[in-house]
Amino acid sequence: MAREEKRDAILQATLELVAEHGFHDAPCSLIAERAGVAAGTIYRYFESKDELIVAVYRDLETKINTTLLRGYTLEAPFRERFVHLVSGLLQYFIDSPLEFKYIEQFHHSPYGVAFRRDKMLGQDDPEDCNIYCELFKQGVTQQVIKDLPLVLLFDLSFGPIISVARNHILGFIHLDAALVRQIAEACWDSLKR
Amino acid sequence: MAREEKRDAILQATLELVAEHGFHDAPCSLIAERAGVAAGTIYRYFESKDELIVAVYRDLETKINTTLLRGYTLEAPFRERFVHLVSGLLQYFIDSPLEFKYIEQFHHSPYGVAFRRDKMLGQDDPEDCNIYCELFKQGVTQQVIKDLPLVLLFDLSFGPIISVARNHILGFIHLDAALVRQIAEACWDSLKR
DNA sequence: CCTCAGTGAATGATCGTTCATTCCTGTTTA
DNA sequence: TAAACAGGAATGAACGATCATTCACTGAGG
Repeated sequence: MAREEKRDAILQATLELVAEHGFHDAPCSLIAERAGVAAGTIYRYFESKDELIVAVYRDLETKINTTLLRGYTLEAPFRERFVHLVSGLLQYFIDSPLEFKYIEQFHHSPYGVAFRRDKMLGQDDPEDCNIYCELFKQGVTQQVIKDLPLVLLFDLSFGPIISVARNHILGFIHLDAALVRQIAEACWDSLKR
Repeated sequence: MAREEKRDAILQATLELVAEHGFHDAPCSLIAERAGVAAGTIYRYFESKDELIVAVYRDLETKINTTLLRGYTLEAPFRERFVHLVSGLLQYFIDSPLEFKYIEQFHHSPYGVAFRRDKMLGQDDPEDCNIYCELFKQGVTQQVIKDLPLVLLFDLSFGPIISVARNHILGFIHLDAALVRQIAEACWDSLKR
């Protein structure tokens, strides 16, 4: 197994175990076993378990961003662009339940809070505040969507998506493509003027 | 200290420590210390740490329900009733950040998932599916709100609220009464026909 | 023969839980 | 009235389990 493969195997094993059992019941011993390496090997690739956990999250974030940008055109009207992004995200979660579970675990742990705080502080970076920011800011100045703080626009858009995705993945409801679109449109209704 | 007082002290200490540090960094030894009792005493009131954690959640749930029912009249129009409930919940979270943090931790842990699944299965109980259910069902049949599965209506209503509350409590935004109302109304917009 | 990635048993810390003991309070006995 | 007693509540040291992490060792490749 090549070096990069081994690293990926550890990342994947961490993703799976944390998603299935939570952070506390994903001991390094199990991660190593599932990755097909020895426990000590993890520490040749990552300084600590904490660093490993953050690395998994970073990977997921970039993976999602590139997925969402497929088929996204700046020329389309607001509503269409919004529905594209939001329903795209929901569909991604539906297709990748393990990744969704991991992200949720991460967000609601000390890791995630610290990570988020860091990101908020370094918010000058225009590369970071990406497509969503741009879309919302434009929408506000052009008076297409409600004049609310950016953070709240995010909450109104993605709060329901997260909640819906969780209920789908836990099996409390089954979402098809039509429902996904309906939900994205309902989110739009909460934003539009 | 009377018996009931001691039980309450343990519940309160658990609430605080879990909210501040998470489930894994709230060991029984610390809970006992903050409650002013010995570690072993916890097991005179609760069978296990798991049971203690669920007991705290149960308490919070009933406390919130009674709070929300204050000033709630079945005669008011749909939109008004909805805004009352939703903005009431958000205001409750703003006023009780520790309780909010605890509830979030609980929901995103194996405890919460199991708890929720149990509740879903025993859903015949009409007492359980309370004011919200009633409101949504009425709204759907009277064609005031969108014809979506009940679960999704919950997600659209409370998903943003949870998300907004978290950002307020983490200090990423400051909410005043006016904003709370605006948010509740935006949620209504996503539900209404 | 040298190098270094890989190994996994060992380590020390910490966890939830237990249980022999002590403490406290109300009742009985002298 | 005081002393002796009884029994449940409270205690906290101790236990076994489990965790993240380490490091002396191994062996394959150059």
